[in-house]
Amino acid sequence: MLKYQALAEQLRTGIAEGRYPAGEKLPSENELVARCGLSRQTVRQALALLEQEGRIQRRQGSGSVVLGAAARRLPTHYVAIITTYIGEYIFPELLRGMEEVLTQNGYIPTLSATHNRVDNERAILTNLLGHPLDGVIVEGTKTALPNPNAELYRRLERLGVPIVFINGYYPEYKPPLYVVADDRGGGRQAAEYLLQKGHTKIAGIFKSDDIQGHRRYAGYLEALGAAGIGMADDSVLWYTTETCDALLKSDLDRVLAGNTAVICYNDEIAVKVQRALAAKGRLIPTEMAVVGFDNSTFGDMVTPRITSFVQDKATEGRLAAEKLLGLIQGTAQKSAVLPWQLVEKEST
Amino acid sequence: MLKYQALAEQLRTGIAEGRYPAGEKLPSENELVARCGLSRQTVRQALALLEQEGRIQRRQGSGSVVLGAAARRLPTHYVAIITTYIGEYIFPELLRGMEEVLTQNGYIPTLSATHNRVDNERAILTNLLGHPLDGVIVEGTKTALPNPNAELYRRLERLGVPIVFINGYYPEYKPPLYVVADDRGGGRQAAEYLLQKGHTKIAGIFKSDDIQGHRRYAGYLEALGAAGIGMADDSVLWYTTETCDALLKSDLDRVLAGNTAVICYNDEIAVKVQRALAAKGRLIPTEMAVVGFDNSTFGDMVTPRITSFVQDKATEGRLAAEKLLGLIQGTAQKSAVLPWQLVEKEST
DNA sequence: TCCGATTTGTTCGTATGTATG
DNA sequence: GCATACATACGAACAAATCGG
Repeated sequence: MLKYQALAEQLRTGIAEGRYPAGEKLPSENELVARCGLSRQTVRQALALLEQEGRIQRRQGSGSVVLGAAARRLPTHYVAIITTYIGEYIFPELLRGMEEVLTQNGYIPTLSATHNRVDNERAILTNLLGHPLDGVIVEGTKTALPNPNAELYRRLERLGVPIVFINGYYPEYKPPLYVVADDRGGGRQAAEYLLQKGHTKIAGIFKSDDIQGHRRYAGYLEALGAAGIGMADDSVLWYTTETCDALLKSDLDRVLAGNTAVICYNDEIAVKVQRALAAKGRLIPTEMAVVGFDNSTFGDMVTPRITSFVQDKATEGRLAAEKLLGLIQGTAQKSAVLPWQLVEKEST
Repeated sequence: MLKYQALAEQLRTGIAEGRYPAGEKLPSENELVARCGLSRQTVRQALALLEQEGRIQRRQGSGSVVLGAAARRLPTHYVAIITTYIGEYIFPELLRGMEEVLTQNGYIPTLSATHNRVDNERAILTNLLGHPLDGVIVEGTKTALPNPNAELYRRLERLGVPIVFINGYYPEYKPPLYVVADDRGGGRQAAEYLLQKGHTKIAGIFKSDDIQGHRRYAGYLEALGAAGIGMADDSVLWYTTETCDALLKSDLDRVLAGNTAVICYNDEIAVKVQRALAAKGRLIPTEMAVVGFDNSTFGDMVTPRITSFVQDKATEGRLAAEKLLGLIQGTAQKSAVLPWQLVEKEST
């Protein structure tokens, strides 16, 4: 630990524990120099850090005063939630669960959406860094790709802000805590289910920019391998947030050719696949079985309704919020990996 | 002008004029020391300032690179959205519409929920006042009651932040702009619809703390009066966010007694009324017709499904967002009052 | 793979300017 | 006016990361 960071930390805890009450002055720079045996530069660096964090206000000729919660714009506890979307698909459910727990505990969550774009994520994170908050729940953006915002997450952590990742997290970044789906297991379950139904030629459509897609693909491979069935690269379609519709139009036929079933990354994709098949007069499930994930309302609004794997997103949200509150209160927390449940419908 | 500020300014204009293009490295600290005749400490102070402003990125062992406009946070492209709820009922739809328009125009919305509590609203507004933003879309909290946060809204306006109210606004506060439902018309339509169905004894359940409730009640009175039917105070139940469930338990029977139809403030209430009636073995719609508002999924999940008045909430959200963007760009905007559409189902 | 030059990060010391009470 | 406090500025040294040879 660097000296100026050590001093800053010492002063932070002093403020937190009331040794330096809000409104009171901190010891003067020279006094800290004498007391801690540091140079004035180092002491000033620590104070500059605290000022940037909004914990103190330095005034020339007067001293450095400790700011209270009110002055720190923390009239109540603030928590930021960052997800890819807000009002669509499964996200309202997820948010409802988080909101429920947080508001019941006196916290006020603020939500932002990245639309799975790292530039949006960057803008949101820099905004968060501007004012102090108690915790962050974040769904990583493009978690399968190197993340240019890792440094911002680290800065948040250095500021002492606990972070809980949901759905996915960055492999290169050591996350403090995460609540994710058992995506590998889900991919395996989906493939095993279709194998057990007698299918041996199973295509897959996966998302390449999110780690969830990689994991579901890994599980799908695992199940095929365990059944002694090799996989053909031609039977897997990788798409990204941006290239989804174009790829489905151009490559779907090639990928499905020769297969009798397809595992789709989620219900949104499954619905698009089903519509494309219907447009060509292909029968579901007799000619092509379709499986999705999330068991969303999307999948119930088409006929036949789509067999899907489901998790209780509200519960997942509650769990993530509870873990964040635990971190804020300083109790150790363990990451969670949540299983999927099969909901069998008419598409298989 | 202080030396470090002068150097920072010199470098800023250098970046702006392209002498130090984005992506390129700035001269090293030692080179600036030699060139400007300053100490390294002073040079570092200037660079620290530029880094804090997001103009450069310093990297140990490498140098200081100039960040492009893409990497640099735009001055303020932030918009705050405040609603009562986020992940429930009709709100995901509403938020989806607003988000769609805002993100398409390069804005990043931040969402907060008040849960219809003025203390939460106060906390959120004071937080907003702390950091700059371009605009606010807000659903007022307890809009039928005197609002203790009116001063905060005025302060926001004095800061030049445009505000768009949705769903309801404070009568005592002159709102710059609002997008609301035609609640008076909706109440009248509901009563007229039931009158035309032959009902003459029509009860009403309204929300007393939101202005929407008052307006729907006014429309209901208007229709009864126009039909030459007086109203009985006993046939109207007023509830608040906090007292809803208790009042439905204690007073519902009294209010419905002698009536053959009931207009409910929204589908959420209508569902509760319907469940209470079913529990007593009362038949719907033969013994009691039920009408709600919002045409939410709630109302479709009970049998008989609830006849309801609907608006396209996503469109309402888009409209509010477009008006806010108009205000931000300085073009004059007019408030909007949106009509309701009847969706007839089996509860009438 | 290692080394060395370069560059920024950290820390010490010292002196002077300027605002506050 | 005076003591005290923070702000600015200079000089020096070593540490840590980066990059090219």
